[in-house]
Amino acid sequence: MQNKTTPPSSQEQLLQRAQALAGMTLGEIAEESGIDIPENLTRNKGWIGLLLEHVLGASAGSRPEPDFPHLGIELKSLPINSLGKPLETTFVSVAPLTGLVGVTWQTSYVRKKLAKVLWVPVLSDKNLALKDRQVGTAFIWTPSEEEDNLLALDWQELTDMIVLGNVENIQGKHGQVLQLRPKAANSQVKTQAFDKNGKPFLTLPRGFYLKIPFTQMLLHKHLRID
DNA sequence: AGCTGATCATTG
DNA sequence: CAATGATCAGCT
Repeated sequence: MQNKTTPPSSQEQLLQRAQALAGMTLGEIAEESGIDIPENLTRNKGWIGLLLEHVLGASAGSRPEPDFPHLGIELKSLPINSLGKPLETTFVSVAPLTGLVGVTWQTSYVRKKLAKVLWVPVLSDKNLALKDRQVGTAFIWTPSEEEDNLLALDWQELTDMIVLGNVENIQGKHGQVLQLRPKAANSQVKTQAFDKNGKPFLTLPRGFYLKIPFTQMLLHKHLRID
């Protein structure tokens, strides 16, 4: 009842494994893996991601490194509706609010995270029971020059605001493809940042998220969904 | 406290 | 009905 998959030895093998899941329901996948499936995601928001990590042989744990370190590939599940539209923004990484001197887009954590991603779409219409949700066709993505430029632009804008002490003025609307939003256990959690005068203060931790139109574009490009 | 995995749920 | 602020679970 615990057949943790061995790590994939190559990108090709990983992609094959992921694409072999296409058409399967989460119930079927969980059953084959001997994993209990929750009624819903309300108290298990990351469950689908963890299930996919398990069956694809990702290294477990919450270490700050790619899911497949030897391949340099990050795994992201992507909830979509029946029209192929993402239902949620995609969390990328926690946003550093301090220690940003000298950090550039080229060396940023966001860029590193998104350098190579295995996207696994999951048909997740709200009226579909969790066990009946169906995995779509996975694909591996590396940002094109154009996509990299879009991300760089937003990252720079948001990072500039953080550096200038304007983190609390950042809205979700900032950025075309990337946004900064709270990322914490609850609204009481605080982390240190710097205000406009360079004085430290405590604020809600933030994370970078990919906006829906961006991930939707990726789906269309790679799967030719319409 | 801060990272991993994200979606929930209320608001505009 | 999309946007965005709030939240849940597990591990280090």
